[in-house]
Amino acid sequence: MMCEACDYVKMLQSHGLDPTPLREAVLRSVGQESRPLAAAEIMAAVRSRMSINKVTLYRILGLLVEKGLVKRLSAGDRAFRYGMGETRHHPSHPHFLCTECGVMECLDPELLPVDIKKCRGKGKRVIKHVDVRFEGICERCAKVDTE
Amino acid sequence: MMCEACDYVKMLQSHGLDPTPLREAVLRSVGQESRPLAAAEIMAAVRSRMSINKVTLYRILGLLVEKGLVKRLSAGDRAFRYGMGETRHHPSHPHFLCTECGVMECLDPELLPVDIKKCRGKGKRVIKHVDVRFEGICERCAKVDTE
DNA sequence: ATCTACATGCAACTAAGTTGCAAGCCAGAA
DNA sequence: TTCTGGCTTGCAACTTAGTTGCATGTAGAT
Repeated sequence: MMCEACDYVKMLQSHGLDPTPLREAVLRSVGQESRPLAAAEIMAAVRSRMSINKVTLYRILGLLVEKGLVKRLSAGDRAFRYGMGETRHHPSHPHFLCTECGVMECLDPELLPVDIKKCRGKGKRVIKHVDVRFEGICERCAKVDTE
Repeated sequence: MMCEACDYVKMLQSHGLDPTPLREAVLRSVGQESRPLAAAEIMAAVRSRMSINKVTLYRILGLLVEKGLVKRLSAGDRAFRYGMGETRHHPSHPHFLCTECGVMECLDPELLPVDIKKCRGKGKRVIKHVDVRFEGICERCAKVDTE
């Protein structure tokens, strides 16, 4: 979820994380995008401005996820996507995965059709959250296909 | 989805697949379970009765998925789960993943809260299907935790 | 000056799945 | 019968995404 208003340094500090250049760059890369990114995409984004090691990236992502600043999404393929965590400004929302090009997009939170409360309490299992993923062909791929 | 009524040999044949012993065993292993299985679980199930190679298993699973007999589900971790494909008797349904033990369970189709038709036509992307996954702690793990 | 904690990097490893190629088998053609 | 082509299976090597172990660097505390 794009967010120019976010102060990444403050976000890191308020979660007890030293705002190192790499952490800030990783969080910024995720925050500036309008869609969740795969680790490889984040790495490319960070590397366009500074040097970062694969392991460091994964460790930073792990930290950010642990603190809730970033959310790790399963994409239906074997690579996770990383998007901004939920806040007032970024409410929980479903995602769309293009099965042709693998790009994941965020959908309107209004589209999230699940009343999680209705689902809790059925049986004794504890439901923590729901993950709704639509799959199909994205606009770009659909256009290319019909050309 | 458990199904004692299914005739696995006929299912294979009606989809143009030679009903070899291994294919039948794989399909049966998936069909007899009440929850989607990871490839490693299917392999263990098949191997309890006959010998099968990893590659052969994945190839058979690939075939079954291609024919729609089996559905490949993303579990939120990096391993796919395989469950029976949708039919009249096995309608589309949401799943539950225990983040503690990794077991995936099938939920009541009634719980699938998405009206896929409402979502089509928004924008120009093509939506093929929805994947709804609840995450939390399963009954077994919840019980162990409170002991 | 040294000690400790944390941040980062490099190399090696892991898990899940895939690819390439060879061997076995069976049906139909010659 | 033998030969052929096509399918099914197996083995080894590879790939991708991510993880672990260990070494180095750097900053602040003692």
